[in-house]
Amino acid sequence: MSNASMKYHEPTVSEDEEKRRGRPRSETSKKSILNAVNRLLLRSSVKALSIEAIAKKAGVGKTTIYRWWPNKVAVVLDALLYQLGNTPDLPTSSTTMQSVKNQLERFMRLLKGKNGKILIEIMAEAQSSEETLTLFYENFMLQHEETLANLIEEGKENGEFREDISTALAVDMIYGSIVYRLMSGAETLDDEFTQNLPKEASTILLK
Amino acid sequence: MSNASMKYHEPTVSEDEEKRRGRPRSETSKKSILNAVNRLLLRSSVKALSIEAIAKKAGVGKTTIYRWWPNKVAVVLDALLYQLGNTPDLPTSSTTMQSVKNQLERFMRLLKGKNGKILIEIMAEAQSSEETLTLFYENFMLQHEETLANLIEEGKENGEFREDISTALAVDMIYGSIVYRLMSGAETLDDEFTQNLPKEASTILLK
Amino acid sequence: MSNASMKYHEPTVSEDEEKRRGRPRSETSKKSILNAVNRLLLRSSVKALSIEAIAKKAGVGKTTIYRWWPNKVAVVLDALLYQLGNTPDLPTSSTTMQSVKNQLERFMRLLKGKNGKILIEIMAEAQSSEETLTLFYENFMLQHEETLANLIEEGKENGEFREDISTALAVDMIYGSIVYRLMSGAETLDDEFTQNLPKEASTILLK
Amino acid sequence: MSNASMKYHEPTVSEDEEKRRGRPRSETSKKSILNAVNRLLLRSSVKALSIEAIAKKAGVGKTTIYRWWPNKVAVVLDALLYQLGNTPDLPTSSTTMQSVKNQLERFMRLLKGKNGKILIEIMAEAQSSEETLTLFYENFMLQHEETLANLIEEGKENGEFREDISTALAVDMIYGSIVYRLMSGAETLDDEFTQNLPKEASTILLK
DNA sequence: CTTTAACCGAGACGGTACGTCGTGTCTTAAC
DNA sequence: GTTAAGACACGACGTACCGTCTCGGTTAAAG
Repeated sequence: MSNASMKYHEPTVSEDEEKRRGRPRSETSKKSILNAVNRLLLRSSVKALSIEAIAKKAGVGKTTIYRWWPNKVAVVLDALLYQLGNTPDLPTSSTTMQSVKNQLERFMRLLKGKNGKILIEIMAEAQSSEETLTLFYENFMLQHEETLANLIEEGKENGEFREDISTALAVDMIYGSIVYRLMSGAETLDDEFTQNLPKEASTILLK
Repeated sequence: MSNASMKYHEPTVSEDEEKRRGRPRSETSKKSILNAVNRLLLRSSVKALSIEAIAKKAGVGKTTIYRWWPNKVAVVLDALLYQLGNTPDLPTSSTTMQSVKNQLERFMRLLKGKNGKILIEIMAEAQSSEETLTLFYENFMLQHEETLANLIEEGKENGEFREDISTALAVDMIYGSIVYRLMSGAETLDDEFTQNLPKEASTILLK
Repeated sequence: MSNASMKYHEPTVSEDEEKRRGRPRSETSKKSILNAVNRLLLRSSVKALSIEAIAKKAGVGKTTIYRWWPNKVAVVLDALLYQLGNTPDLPTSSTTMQSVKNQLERFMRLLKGKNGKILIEIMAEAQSSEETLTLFYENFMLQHEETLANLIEEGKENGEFREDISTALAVDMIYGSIVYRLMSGAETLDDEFTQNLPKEASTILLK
Repeated sequence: MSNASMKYHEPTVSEDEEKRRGRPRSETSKKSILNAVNRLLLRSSVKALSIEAIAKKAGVGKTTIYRWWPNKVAVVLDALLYQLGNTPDLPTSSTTMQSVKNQLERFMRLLKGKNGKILIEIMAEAQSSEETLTLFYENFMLQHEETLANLIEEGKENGEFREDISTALAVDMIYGSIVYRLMSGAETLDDEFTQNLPKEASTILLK
């Protein structure tokens, strides 16, 4: 795994420092919870999903869910990441621009179909509190932003990209256009969009 | 009024065709509802806001709210538009690019401060159903999108703008960057963003 | 009309003394209200019946109902009396005991079928306030009680009945047994009951 | 306990057959609900009583009430029985007639004061549906009816009572007169009634 | 091999809000 | 000046979930 890390269901690494006493956390329960969420999301919106429904579907006590995740957004985000699975790191390309395009295509492929919708619903739900918003960013969006930002900085340094552009703004425009398009009611990203965005990214970035 | 039209609280114009029977809708109630929402939003998120709380604050029955608006998003959106009030149409500028910049600045000024946060929360809440999403778009976002899209088309036709760019994508990138920035947890649009976006818009659009 | 008098729907007789100004009270409305109630009661309990439903079914404003009757019990009671219609006074019989039996049979015949159920529901609804209880008694039950009480007193005086019995208690036992039976869930008064009650009344009353 | 059994607040005895899982029912909540009802009934009619008011007064969630009782009638009936408490079985008397009189006095003492009014209001409320009516009968009225009916049968068998009378009708006349008197608006059963009824019962029953 | 600690399922708990229904009052235009 | 239509403030309904709690019952490491 690389970009799509999973904070909650691959929990704190540092639990080996002292062997925990008592019954260990049940890996089976975790998986059945995440699977339940994914199955329920096929027929339900994130908003309509309830912790109680998840618990019932997973055959698990509500307490077990609350013990591992602070709220619905956190579970659903983890379930999405769990379903997306490990995405290999991208190979470095000949030009930085090509790397950027690869990164964009990879991101958009991630959100093809139902997943894009779910991601956007998670992002929307996350708006309700500072805490969940941070959770969403640190566990998902930030890594994509950083990867792209690093590439842009790299391109600026090696003279491939214009230097008079704000890296942050470029990132906002690129990811923003994807998010905004999905939020506008588009069921999914159509081919026209998928092809045009990388082209337009060139216009912004290249000298 | 131009852009910020208000669907619900300036109701159907065509009510003159048949004189309405029964007690007419109370304008006082409408206003106290919208005012209540705006007052409550000073201390509460849209998510945390409840129809019951609005009714209580406004000194109004819940039924009265449900009679006029289908759901919370609709009331809150109307309350925002009511608070924003009438925004005059922009004067035409010397160049189309200048018109675009004016439009952007006007939009961003609209969302300065608390309003941006509220708008984004409305947009987030609207994601939960197709119906509310449509409501949000048709009553707010669409008019801004169309204004910008028309300007871009105009620029393409008069030779000021590049023709190899998708108008839709350009709109997505510009409004998307604003929305995305606000959704990232930024309390408000800072000066750097406000100044950089129009510049970058030029890069995308101009030949 | 004799026993089953109708207080509300045969209103003030003296409306002819001065020509009333404005639109006259609509006799049609009264009748359509009472008919609506009777039609609705075929498929609904008194409890489930609402003033709003009556108004709608009758094609009448709620205000009209409230102007004529103080509450639901009053309308329904009137509707029942209206449906029962005029019951002729009974002919005097050879013996007082026979008169009592005639009176009982007449009362029980009145309550055969759906009407008994409705009467009992009205009586039940009337329990909720002193006001409606009085209304029910004065407009329905009292006259039956008085008729019976007078007969018993007559029987005592002419030496036919025992004198050591409380007239009030006898009335309570006789009408009470009917009411109580109907309140126990019996759909209607069965033949056994209808035949046994007069016989038992004899036992109580005769020397 | 004998006659005044309590279905709901002395729940199923046979819960030992399978050890109950989950958090056990809170006895405290039960009691505070029943107490709340009794306190509220001092100042309110059964009709005017609302589940919401009970929940608030008892410091309990509405769900807790709905979990244990199907409707208002059921709670109020239980509260009445709870307040009446355990009534010892009556000692057998020398004659069956004396047993009947004891039973009647015991029943009428039960309904002295506010309790009679409440009982009648419950009975009235119960009329609104078959379900609540059954509830009322099976949890209260039936046991009194059966006790009396058994005594009457006993009296018939041992030659003390007349055999040409319908037991069911006798029961209806006796309990009916009490219920009917209370329904007529009498605040309570006065001494005259309380003394006359057993005497008249003798007339009906004895040879 | 018993204790102890943390987990688990089940599900009851006090709450909040939902969207609906009915109440009795009011305010219009129509007749 | 009454009527129908219907909007109004209000209060309660019964339901759905929330996040917390309290049970009996595992499951392991520590004593």
